[in-house]
Amino acid sequence: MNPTIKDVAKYANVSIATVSRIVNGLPGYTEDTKKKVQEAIEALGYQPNAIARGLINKRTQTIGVLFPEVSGMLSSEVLEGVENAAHDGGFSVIVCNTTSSGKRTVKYLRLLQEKRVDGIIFASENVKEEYYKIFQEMQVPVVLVSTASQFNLPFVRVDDYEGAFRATEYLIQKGHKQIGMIGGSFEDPIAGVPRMKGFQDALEKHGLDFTDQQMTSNEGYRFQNGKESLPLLLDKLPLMTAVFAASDEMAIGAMAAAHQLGIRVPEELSIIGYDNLKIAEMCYPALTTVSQPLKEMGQSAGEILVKLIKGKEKEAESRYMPFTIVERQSVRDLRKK
Amino acid sequence: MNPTIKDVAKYANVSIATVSRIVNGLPGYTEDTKKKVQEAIEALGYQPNAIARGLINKRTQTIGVLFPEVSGMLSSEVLEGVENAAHDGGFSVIVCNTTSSGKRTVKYLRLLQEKRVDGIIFASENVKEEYYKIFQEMQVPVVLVSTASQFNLPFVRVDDYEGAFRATEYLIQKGHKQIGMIGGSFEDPIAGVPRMKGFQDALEKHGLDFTDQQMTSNEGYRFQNGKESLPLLLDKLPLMTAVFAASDEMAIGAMAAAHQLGIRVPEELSIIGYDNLKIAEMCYPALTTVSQPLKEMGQSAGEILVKLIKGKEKEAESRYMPFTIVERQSVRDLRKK
DNA sequence: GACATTAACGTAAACGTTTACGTAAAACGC
DNA sequence: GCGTTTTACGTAAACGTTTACGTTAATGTC
Repeated sequence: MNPTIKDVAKYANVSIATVSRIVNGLPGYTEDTKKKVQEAIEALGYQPNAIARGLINKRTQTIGVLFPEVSGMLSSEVLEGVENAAHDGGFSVIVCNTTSSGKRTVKYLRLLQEKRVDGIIFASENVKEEYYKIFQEMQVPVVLVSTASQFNLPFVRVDDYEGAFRATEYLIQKGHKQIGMIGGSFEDPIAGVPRMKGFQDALEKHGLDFTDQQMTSNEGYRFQNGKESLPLLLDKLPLMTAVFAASDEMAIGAMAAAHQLGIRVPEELSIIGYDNLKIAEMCYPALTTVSQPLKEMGQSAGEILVKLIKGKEKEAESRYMPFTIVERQSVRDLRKK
Repeated sequence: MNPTIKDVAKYANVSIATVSRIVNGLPGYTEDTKKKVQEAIEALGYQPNAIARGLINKRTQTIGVLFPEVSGMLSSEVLEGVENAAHDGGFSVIVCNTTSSGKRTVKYLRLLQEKRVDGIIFASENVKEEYYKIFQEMQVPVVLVSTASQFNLPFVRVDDYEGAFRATEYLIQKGHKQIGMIGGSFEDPIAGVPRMKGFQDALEKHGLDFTDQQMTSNEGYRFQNGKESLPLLLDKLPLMTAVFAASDEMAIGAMAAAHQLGIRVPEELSIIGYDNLKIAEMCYPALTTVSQPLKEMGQSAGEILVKLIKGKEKEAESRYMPFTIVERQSVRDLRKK
């Protein structure tokens, strides 16, 4: 069995209180006894038991992270950032894969409650009232990433409306007039509606009229969605020269569809994506896209959470992260000939 | 504060022992008292404290997973499988990003030891003697995934030698005779050496001679490594018609380089990868590759670990997972004209 | 009806820490 | 040298559970 503080105390001929003080760097002992105790710790290979500590301190030094899918390339980059920040702040992270099903989310939240995590990072999924109630019960800080909510919870995200607006403007500036969009879901208040609205508004601002003929909406944001959407869009908008996809995966799906149809990218069709996943620079032609700093977002969220847990900040500090448009090879400049 | 078992006991006019028995489904109470207690639990919103439970049971229902990088597409798929299996077995998972630096690995192992995790999944990285010593100290089961080791630890992996051998044979069967390889590191006993050896042996078995001119070795397995390797390989082997890359990322990097050089894939150059990441089907042309069932591997590793923890199996059961060659569009059949 | 057995609880110790409080000795002030 | 303060500890309670053991009452046996 692992040695306990009691074993160390006995070995060093002191009380457990003294050992505890030394381990925790509190005052109240001579240099001599400190050395004695440290030798005992060394000799026995003593490791404090974080469980016992957690019980009395009511701090587990652990946070929970909820993702709708762990292996999504988006989630995994955010996760890396979170883990990084958490580790720097002295916390471990428990990952929970909610698989975008509400039932499992609640189950996980209950689990995290039983495990007495010190804080929660909630990603991508919409915050239902049911979840919010549990947050309140739990009495621990929560930080949202890539999500906002009707509730007053701190979040870290980029401005999706603005990102979509700028992406669309970018295409317009390159001389495109017939632009289509492969959009997300109208039920999705994060990656869905704002990006579609941004697209529409940008068109209208620049005097191009918008009809719902030039947009498809999709349940998901996956490769397949994009691949299936492009032909539909081409039907409705045969003269289309450029398309804005609400995610990189969809953009790349659209590119695949274009290849199949014998449409050359970017010569005949320009494509711009959204996210800047690692695949964006790997595909051919390399994808021009709106870059979300995913890892940094995770990092930021982690840092904010740690601060809230340590009680340094009372009030929830939210952050909009800057997006940028990363120019690669999938968009053609129509003004040059 | 969260209500404790004591609050429930008081509310229901019973002892804490009775509450504990009911919560844990042990016998020793009437239906009446059970109902009373359950009402009390409901009324107070009682959740058992997993920390206190862990202290007395010496079981935290938590496992640790160590990855060299969380956001790698490879790791994240494995992670999803692990998380799945763990959750099904009633365990939570703590992720640790070791960033392929030994120093951090040890630190993380110590942390997991303090947190008293019930088991460990160790991925991708080589098991140094130092790590193994800690494993032994910790007295918890360990399962390796995508790694073997000199120590007697159960593992889940595919046979890399065999996979590379078959990939090479596949190219040969398609009529290729001038085949190059973009390899990994000679220091890497998992993804490096066996895949290169498999390549070489397959060539020799089929009467094609092998010189080290037809292989590059790389530190990493990334897009850039592949992109930089292809021109080198073409220098050494100008008549090359096919190339085997030791990872999908490298294969896709090679594809990007080919595009840049104006070499058409697969018409002029065939490429086969290794891993079957999600990007493999997203790139253009879609990548033919050796498929490792990453998610299933994670799942398997998780299941084995859970079994070991629950003590159902005494002995370490290792598993070789089946690989398959997924045919897509990046390899040309030279025998047809 | 006397006795043994079983069921339904309650009491208290234990898990490994932290920490408030007590105490004895040392250090200090004069 | 005496009272006071400080220092260096030790003692024991507390954190929220589980569980061995004890107790009482109900049930069963003849």
